[in-house]
Amino acid sequence: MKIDKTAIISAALDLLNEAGIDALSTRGLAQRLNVQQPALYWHFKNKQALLTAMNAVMLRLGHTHREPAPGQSWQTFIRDHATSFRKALLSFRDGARVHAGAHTEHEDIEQTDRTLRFMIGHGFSAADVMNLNIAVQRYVVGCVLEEQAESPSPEAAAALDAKVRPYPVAASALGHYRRRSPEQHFLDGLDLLICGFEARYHR
Amino acid sequence: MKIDKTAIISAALDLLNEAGIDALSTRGLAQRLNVQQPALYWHFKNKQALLTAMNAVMLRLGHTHREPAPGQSWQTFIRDHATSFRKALLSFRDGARVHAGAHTEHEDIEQTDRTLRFMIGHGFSAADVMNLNIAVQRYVVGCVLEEQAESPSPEAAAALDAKVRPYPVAASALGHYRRRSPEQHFLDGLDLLICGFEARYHR
DNA sequence: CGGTTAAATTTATCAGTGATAAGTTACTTA
DNA sequence: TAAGTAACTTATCACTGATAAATTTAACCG
Repeated sequence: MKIDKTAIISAALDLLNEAGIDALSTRGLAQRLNVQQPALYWHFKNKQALLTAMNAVMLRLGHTHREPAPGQSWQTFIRDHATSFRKALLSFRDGARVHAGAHTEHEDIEQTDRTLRFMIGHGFSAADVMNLNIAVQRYVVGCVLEEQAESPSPEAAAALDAKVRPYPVAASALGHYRRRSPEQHFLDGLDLLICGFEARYHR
Repeated sequence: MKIDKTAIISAALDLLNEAGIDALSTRGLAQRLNVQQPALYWHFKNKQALLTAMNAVMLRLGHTHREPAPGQSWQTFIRDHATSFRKALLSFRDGARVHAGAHTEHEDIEQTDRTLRFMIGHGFSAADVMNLNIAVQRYVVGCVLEEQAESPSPEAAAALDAKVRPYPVAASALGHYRRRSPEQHFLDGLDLLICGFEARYHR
């Protein structure tokens, strides 16, 4: 059997989906590729390098909405961009942990430059847009990390319910939280960032 | 030697600071406590349970500003609260990874209820305040995770610089990013959330 | 004090991990 | 066809979290 980097990465992403990042071992991966485990080390210096490559492919596949569509408002662009990033992280099991554990490869600078100029065209400074981008990116990672974490056991949830019962305000807030989907929560918080950016920096 | 839960947690946090979470092994911890490794398993069901306990202590020690001071504006309270949470995660090496890997124990409900009522007193609904809290918490985790990740090598930074040179806008944004401290970036993004909350939900 | 019981810890071991060194096959190119 | 390098295998290392079973330690009670 002969393998190459892309085949390894693709198999690794499959295995990630089936087993999760904690069970993503070089041996399991090698077996799936019909190869002995040390063979992987010819293609990748270590597991971290593999993880970095997996992250890059994950983003390339899933994070598609990277530049503003014609006529799109800046608010919609930021929202779509963030939503696309989130979708990419969600598209693989433990995607956020893969991303957090990977070294960031240099993205497409040309594209970054274009979107910066797009935002500048709407009356913002490069520095302010940078602030927004950083904030949004960290917010997205925090959200998906939480969303992909194992949810509390039913008993734990019930225990929290019982604990909160004597406090009607907290109980109502908890109810609200439980009622809404992760995506709704994500979009709610994202809107705060966008709305705050508009209020603080526009013009 | 005899040990108890609190001694284990305290030693584990010391070891965490010295070695980082990747080198936080049950054997290293046992050695530090002058005990054999399986002894720990009498006190904690597994390593995850230990991590959860470490997270709880870390937050209890560092996350001190949990309720509004008298006369404090709601904006200042939210900012101080988030800053206190960030400080707690930063107070131990890899604190954000510990937090992300831990199961959340139920916080002090009474306190949560008080702060909810504080915000409601300023004209917000429980549901909206919950949205803000969730967004802020996830933002903070995302920020500290990034801040505690190993920074790129000087060569990688130089390579990025070279790549960005032909794009003056992107170069200026990158320069801005490099110039500011993690704390400044954190506060900038936090202000977006607060400002957005004010613009969207107040009254 | 002695004896019983439960708590706390040790010894021994397991199955699995990432990684490296050294040897071997397979493919390319001169 | 011979040389050389790319790709992989075998063998092994040091280490990980975890469990079972034997053993010590401490507490309690008559």
